[in-house]
Amino acid sequence: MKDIVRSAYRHPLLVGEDLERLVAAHHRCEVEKGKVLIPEGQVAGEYYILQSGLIRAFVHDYEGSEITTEFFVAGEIAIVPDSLFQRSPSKETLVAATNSVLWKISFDDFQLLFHQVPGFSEWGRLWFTQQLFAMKQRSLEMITAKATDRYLRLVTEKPQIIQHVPLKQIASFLGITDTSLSRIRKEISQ
Amino acid sequence: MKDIVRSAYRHPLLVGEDLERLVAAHHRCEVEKGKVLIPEGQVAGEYYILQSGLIRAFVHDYEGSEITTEFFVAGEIAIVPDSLFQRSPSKETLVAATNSVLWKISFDDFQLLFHQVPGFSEWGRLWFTQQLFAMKQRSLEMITAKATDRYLRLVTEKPQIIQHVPLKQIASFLGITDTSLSRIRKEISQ
DNA sequence: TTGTTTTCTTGTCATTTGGCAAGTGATTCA
DNA sequence: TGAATCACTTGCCAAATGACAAGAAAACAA
Repeated sequence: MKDIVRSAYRHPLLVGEDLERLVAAHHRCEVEKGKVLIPEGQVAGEYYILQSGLIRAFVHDYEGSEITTEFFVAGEIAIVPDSLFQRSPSKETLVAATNSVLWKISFDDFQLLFHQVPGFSEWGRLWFTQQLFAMKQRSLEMITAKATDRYLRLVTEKPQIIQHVPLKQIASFLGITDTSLSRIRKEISQ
Repeated sequence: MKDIVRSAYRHPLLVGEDLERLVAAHHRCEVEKGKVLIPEGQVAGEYYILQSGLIRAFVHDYEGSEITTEFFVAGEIAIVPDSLFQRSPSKETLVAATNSVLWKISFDDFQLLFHQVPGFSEWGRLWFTQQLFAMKQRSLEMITAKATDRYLRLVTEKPQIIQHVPLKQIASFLGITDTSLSRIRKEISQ
């Protein structure tokens, strides 16, 4: 039943007893579409492993309009790392884009386990490595790829998004206007 | 003398004996402009703390042309995290953009200390957090800011770069052509 | 169901940036 | 020193995208 949690912590050095201690620290919660998990300006006190549904992160630009910074899908960890680990007010808002089922762990529990469970810090290092790599790829793609290609890649990698999220939010994630995205879609469908 | 190394590991949980063990694992090396520290396709076996000079990271796009992905300046850690920590061939090349003085630590030494030195994993988590945040900022900037503003921010944050690096390399880092950057510079100077 | 709001599409025109090519200096190196 | 290469600038035109506005379609609420 907590398999989704277990598989989120998959790592060679993290097995048996140790892994189960981690898993046990997570608590199930269901949220409805629109529910704000972590609001802007607040210090994040937990992170979430997403079992089902879709979580969106966004910031506000200098004009006050929303820019989507991330979409979290099932199996991923919905988190605001800099707020959580630097204990600083979050610049991002985490909100449920659809009804979702999550497994929550508090920062305090995490912190305890990070020091006590062998292999956990190793797992964390790998998780960060992968996140950093993914984010570098994203920066690179914004530079090298056309908007059309960025959209197509999103569609193939996270098709769930297209079904459930308004075009405007997808567009801001891709770095274009909703008008442009609408035209791109038209172009593609021909 | 190794102050630059010490200050790179500044963290509340990393002091005294423990810190000195880390510092002792670093070895000084001098490199000339053009020296490749980590070539594409090879598994990174170390990382570097930069005392003076300038290190550039780049990848090749689908057409084979260089895209600068990062500039490392004095005090920063020149590293290819995914190659180092996943033991995978590097997609990036690390090259000295000017003559530089570095403090090198091997992956094996790092790995040993990561497990033995209390507080080191905590430091690492914070370092990753900051890196990830910076990279998110960069993605966001590529979306929201005009090329002119991206250039101006680079100039104020890392002015060393402009003096020492050819325009083409700066342009690819900013996601524009050298032609455009040349025009932007002209525009600014008026 | 009706009315209201949100979402999406489309048209027109402006702005940003790219592609290509020519030309000028500067640097390198044999 | 001369020839080659590299770095930068500039002009011209094309392509991609944005801004604004109107209207159609869909979702939502009373």
